[in-house]
Amino acid sequence: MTEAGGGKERLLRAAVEYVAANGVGERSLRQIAAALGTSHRMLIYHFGSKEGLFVEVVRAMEERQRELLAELTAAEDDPIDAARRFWARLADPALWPHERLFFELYGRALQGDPAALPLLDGIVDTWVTALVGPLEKAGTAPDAARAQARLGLAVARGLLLDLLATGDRAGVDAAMEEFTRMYAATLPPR
Amino acid sequence: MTEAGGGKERLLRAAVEYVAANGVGERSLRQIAAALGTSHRMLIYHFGSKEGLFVEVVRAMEERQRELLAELTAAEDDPIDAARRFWARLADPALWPHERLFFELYGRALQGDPAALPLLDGIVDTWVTALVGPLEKAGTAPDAARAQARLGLAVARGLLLDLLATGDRAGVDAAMEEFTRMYAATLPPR
DNA sequence: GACCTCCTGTACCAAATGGTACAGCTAGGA
DNA sequence: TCCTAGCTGTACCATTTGGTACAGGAGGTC
Repeated sequence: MTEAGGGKERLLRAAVEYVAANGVGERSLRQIAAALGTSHRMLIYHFGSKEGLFVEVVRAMEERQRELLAELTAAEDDPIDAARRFWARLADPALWPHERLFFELYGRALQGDPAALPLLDGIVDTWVTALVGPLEKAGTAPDAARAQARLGLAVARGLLLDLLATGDRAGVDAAMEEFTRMYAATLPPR
Repeated sequence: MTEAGGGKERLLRAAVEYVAANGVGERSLRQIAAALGTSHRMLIYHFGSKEGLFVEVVRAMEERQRELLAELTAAEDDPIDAARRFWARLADPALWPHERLFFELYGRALQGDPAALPLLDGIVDTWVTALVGPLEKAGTAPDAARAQARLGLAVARGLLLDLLATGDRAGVDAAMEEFTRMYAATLPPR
């Protein structure tokens, strides 16, 4: 679990992993360092300060978000199929630790934590912009597409919050199914 | 802003207010006490420990949630009107500080913070149960009603996350409008 | 007055924190 | 071989942390 120190990049990746699994809440530099098989001295050396490390963790989280977005919007065909695959990927338990970290950092950022704040940048708009494309291609008017994209993002995040708290995959899946059903019903018949 | 010490209840209320405004993140007992016009000695006296204070803050937050729920489900008639009023109340900027606190605590609880953990208890189910009633009364089948209630809750929380991050009231309102529109379209014509 | 309970200020503590100073290591280029 | 650059361990620092000991004070009851 430690996999020893060396290399800022490796250290950062390990730090993100640790923090995703244990929370960023009360952990001290020393605790994190110990879990990573290093000394807190090394973290200071590489990241300058605790805040510095935290900032990089947030940056890594942003990057993860971008990668996830890219992955999810790769194949853009029928919006409903896309939404289903989208959700299936998001709800994968393998992603839970990072999603928990995402929401923890989101919460801190909302409270103005300067290190977490950058995470909020484009946290909605980036996704909405990416989602609008397929919707418009399916024949939705631009302004309606924006509203629907925003709604879809909210549904995904809201149901993710639900899932992470309850673990009730079936219940959450049913709710998502209800959403796609509702959405399909409002489309003009093909 | 201080309004002086005295009375556990008053202290707790003030603590919640302070923590809603400043985040629970890195605040020490001494900082909180100073902002409340007391000494950290008093907080220890009344709440036993920092953890104890934190637990009570979370409890107060739960209570706030229940009150809000009761307030919102008081008049249960047409689900769509209810949803609209529901949302108008939730999106009120006056509630933002407490909602930010809610999401910060939610995030901490997801990461296993023992003091915040109780918040997760019934954090979905309580609301779903309350929302199912009006839906069934409007003629929705029980299992569909549960899924729709869960979906509605997710939409509310997801859009709230959006609103708190972006502040874009109009955009978020449009998304909510889209949701009610979609929902209305799936209802059998009356 | 004596007593009791609830509250509050002062002073203090050991422990842990983030951060620094400094010396030494290894590797590679000249 | 010498030198430089990047890395790492040891030891240390001042400060802050949560928590405690203790000595009162205010107010009521007998």
